[in-house]
Amino acid sequence: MDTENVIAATPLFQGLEKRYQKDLARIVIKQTYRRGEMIFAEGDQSKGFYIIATGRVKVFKISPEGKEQILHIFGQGEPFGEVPVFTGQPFPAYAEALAETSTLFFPRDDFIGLVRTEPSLALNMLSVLSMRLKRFTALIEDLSLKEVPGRLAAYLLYLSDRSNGANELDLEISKGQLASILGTIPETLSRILTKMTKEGLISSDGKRHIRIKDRMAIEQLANGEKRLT
Amino acid sequence: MDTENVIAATPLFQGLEKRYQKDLARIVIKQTYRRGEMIFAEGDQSKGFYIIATGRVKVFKISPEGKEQILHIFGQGEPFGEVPVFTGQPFPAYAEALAETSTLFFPRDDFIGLVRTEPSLALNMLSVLSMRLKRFTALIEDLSLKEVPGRLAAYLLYLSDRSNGANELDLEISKGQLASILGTIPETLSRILTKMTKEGLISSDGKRHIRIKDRMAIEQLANGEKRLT
DNA sequence: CGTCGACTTGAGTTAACTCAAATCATGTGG
DNA sequence: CCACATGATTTGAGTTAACTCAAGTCGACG
Repeated sequence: MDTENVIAATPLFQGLEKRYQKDLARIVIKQTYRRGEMIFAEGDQSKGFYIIATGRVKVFKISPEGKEQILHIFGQGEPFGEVPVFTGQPFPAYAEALAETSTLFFPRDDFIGLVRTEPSLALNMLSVLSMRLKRFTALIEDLSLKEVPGRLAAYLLYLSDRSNGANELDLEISKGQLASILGTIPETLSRILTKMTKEGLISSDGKRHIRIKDRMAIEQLANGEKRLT
Repeated sequence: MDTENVIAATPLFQGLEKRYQKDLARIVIKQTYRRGEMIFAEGDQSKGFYIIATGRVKVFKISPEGKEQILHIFGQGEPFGEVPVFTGQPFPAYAEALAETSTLFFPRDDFIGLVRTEPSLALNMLSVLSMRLKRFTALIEDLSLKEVPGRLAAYLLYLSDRSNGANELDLEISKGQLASILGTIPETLSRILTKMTKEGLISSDGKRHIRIKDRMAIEQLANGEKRLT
């Protein structure tokens, strides 16, 4: 897919006049990253933000002991690394490609100039940041107020919603990455998946496929109305 | 302080032309809340957002068992409740006045109209949301990657920074509220304060005043390079 | 078929929780 | 100004979810 088509297909740029989209296409810089490659590090100075043309990127924090907390995994058409564009401060987290990934890089000054002249772009960006705040709010709630089984249950329901209510889920990521999203470690996640299977809430092929067998119980788990025994 | 002066003194409206500030003053609705009064609840439909003229407001999540996680405490001149303005969804958290509080309420549609015509307002709002994202990122990191003593240490350093590096700190809030900010419970916080005092990192009057006695050690705690024994 | 990384399972430890009780602080009415 | 009521904080004792460390087991791929 060429640059202009990527831009046209990106939600952030919906409602933006064609000529501005063309302007954007002219200022972006294409970049590609290999699986595992670092895109930016916490503390790095920022010169702009990214949109994913193809591939996947994880944005995460890491502790001195090496435990990792994934903030979000971004896929096609999603912007990431915007925060420093508007705060003027360094990146507050790390970003790494989870697969071969190509991005469009938008230099900060050009982009801000365009925001000044295009209110719909500003409103789209406000919407993107607001959605992200909402997600983070949910993550904080999970980490602080739910136990790991509840977080996993909420995550399964989230995946199900994304594929409009399906009971057959594809995790799309490794169990290790999932543990890092849920704020736990692979051993704990593994034990909980085993328990949920034994209690008949889910079944699994042991790989990345999971079937929701008792949605009611999973919802109760996610809402803290129930616990695994 | 009258409405126009509050608006003129609010960072969000810096750089906004006088005439737009006057427009704003005309569309806002003044509201006051007593200590403990709920301003909005999670799930409520939003019609706009708030700026604090005087007083303090906590925004928080709560679990079915009643444990509370404070997302942020807002003070004079700070806007809150903006997320639903740009997502169109209900409030993702609760807001409650911590003291007698007066707010200016900005109706959504009027405000969005103004954002469309005033790029500097849009950029200011983008900056506010980005700062908030950064704070939430730090909170997620604390909850997921630090133990409670580390979170407390980070919070003390945050307070110290805010009063440009002072060693004499005023908590400004009750220990119970502080526990809720740190994602723990009052008993645990109390034990940790006792330990930190015994190890000579801080001294306290038992109330809301704390003195940093060993900043180096507190920084190490906050960075996970050290633990309480 | 062997190797490597991902995942699972087992055993032991621990930070933080719950529940209960004691103590302290503050404000009110007498 | 004192005595008590109420709420906040601290302390004690016991429990537990989730962690660490270690040892398998599984699966994909060369």
